[in-house]
Amino acid sequence: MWVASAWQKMTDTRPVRVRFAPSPTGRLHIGGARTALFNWALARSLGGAFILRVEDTDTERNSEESLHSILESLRWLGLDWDEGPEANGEFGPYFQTQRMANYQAAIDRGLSEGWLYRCFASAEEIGELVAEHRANKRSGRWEGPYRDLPVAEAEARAAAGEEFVLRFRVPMGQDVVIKDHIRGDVNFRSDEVEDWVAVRTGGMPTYNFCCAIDDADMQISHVIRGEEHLVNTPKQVLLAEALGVAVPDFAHVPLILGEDGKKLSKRTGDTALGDYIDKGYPADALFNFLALLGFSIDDKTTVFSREELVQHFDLKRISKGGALFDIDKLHWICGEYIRHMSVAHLTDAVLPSLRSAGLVSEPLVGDDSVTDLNVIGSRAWLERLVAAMQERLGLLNELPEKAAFLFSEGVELDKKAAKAVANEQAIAVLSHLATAFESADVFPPADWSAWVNEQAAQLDVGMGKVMKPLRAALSGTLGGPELLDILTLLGKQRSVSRIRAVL
RNA sequence: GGCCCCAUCGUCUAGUCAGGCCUAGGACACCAGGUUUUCAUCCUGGCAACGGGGGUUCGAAUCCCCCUGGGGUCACCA
Repeated sequence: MWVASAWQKMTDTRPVRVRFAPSPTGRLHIGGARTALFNWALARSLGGAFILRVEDTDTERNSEESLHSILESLRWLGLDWDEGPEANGEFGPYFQTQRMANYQAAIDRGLSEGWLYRCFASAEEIGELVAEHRANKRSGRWEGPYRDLPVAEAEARAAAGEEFVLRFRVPMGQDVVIKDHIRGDVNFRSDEVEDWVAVRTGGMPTYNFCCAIDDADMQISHVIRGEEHLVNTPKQVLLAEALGVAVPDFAHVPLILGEDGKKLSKRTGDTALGDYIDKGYPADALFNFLALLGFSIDDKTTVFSREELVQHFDLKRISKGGALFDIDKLHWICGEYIRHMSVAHLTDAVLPSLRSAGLVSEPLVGDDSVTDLNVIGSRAWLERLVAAMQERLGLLNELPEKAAFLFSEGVELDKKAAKAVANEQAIAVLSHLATAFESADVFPPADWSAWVNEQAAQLDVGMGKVMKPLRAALSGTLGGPELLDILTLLGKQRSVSRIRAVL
């Protein structure tokens, strides 16, 4: 039986070659990104090849722009491919529309061997057939009207110019067993598989047709893809069998679910990787999070690098059930990464958002030799700011909003801050501080905490009575970075003038 | 509805293949304390799960069956 031989082919020691096969009809979906990630991880962990193949047989919806953005997204995630667009490879071309010669050879063979036949039914006719079949609630497949049309007659009608598609003649009474690394054996009966369209009207082959042929031609060893493809697999396996080519190993990964528990879709939030790039999630963090969705290294490791994933990756550790996209956890992971980045690295990461918010210039003020923290917008000043804000950041893009008050000349007080400075005691404290700051030799005063303590003692008030109004006047709000950081970043002139502004 | 997949805390999961080490571990979220004279971070503690029913077994989260529940798919899209 073909099944046994197919499994033997799967378990031999051929080189590991996996592929991610997006169709360039939109941006890279979160689920696709994770599928790509798993493919990449398997290739890297086993020393195999990661191949990118563009499934562009839907010429109606393809776009150059989509392709470009998909490639960019993959690169951003750090998933480098060994063969594919913009890379070399001995199994190219890597665009299906450029592989027509291969498909044509298979088509010719299928027609002459009889496992492909011409079907003259319109899409509407077939639609009615399917609807009726489904309404009858019976099991088994629907039968098309042209399956048994004599070849001579079919050829004559085709020659007369009648339009047709090519359907795959699915054999009856056969068991199709799919060997899946995640699910074990999955059984289908060929009687349940309809005679699917292999070649469209006009001659363009379909996904199922190209996919199986390419996987064989490119010597793909493992097909790792989303679970929604599981029911397509018997079609592809049956085709490979008709062609007499090797059937790859399969691994159907569980779906990523939206908050409604259904396949993640635009309904339930952002579904494109690009959305998360734009929002300021660090690439390493998103990579980590995606890997965690349906995969685990062990019982307690949650934060890990690409290298660690590669080191521990194993298809057997991919879970079977769908996973809800947990935005809270993503957020937390991002915070983890941001907090653990070096200040220099984080500064680089945050620069684009500061630029687009118009807070820093391009190039930066001064050059790298500027170490004077009074030079606002310099690299040194920015790094100081980033260090002060680091543990308060959830996303890269939050910085402009949270740190805007450090860039401006003055500041507007929010409600609570306004209240904190609007009493006699606060006014007295602040005017004392303004004077003290002005006469200080160094700014901020050396040994800051001792200095503040002394001021509080002189004023005969508690520390809270000093810190709170000062913070309010300086930052316009009651939260935020440490006062010493604010003073440092603001500098003497701005600090004093902000205090004077509320007196 | 047919076919296929799945089923451990609210969420992501470990444990299931080789049944006892599981009075089920970790993480997120949440709650309560503590550190930080703000916020955030950090630390400590707490809450919280094997969907149900039958088997098999000395013993089942782990094996088998049924039920229930959820999901996927049923295009000349991929």
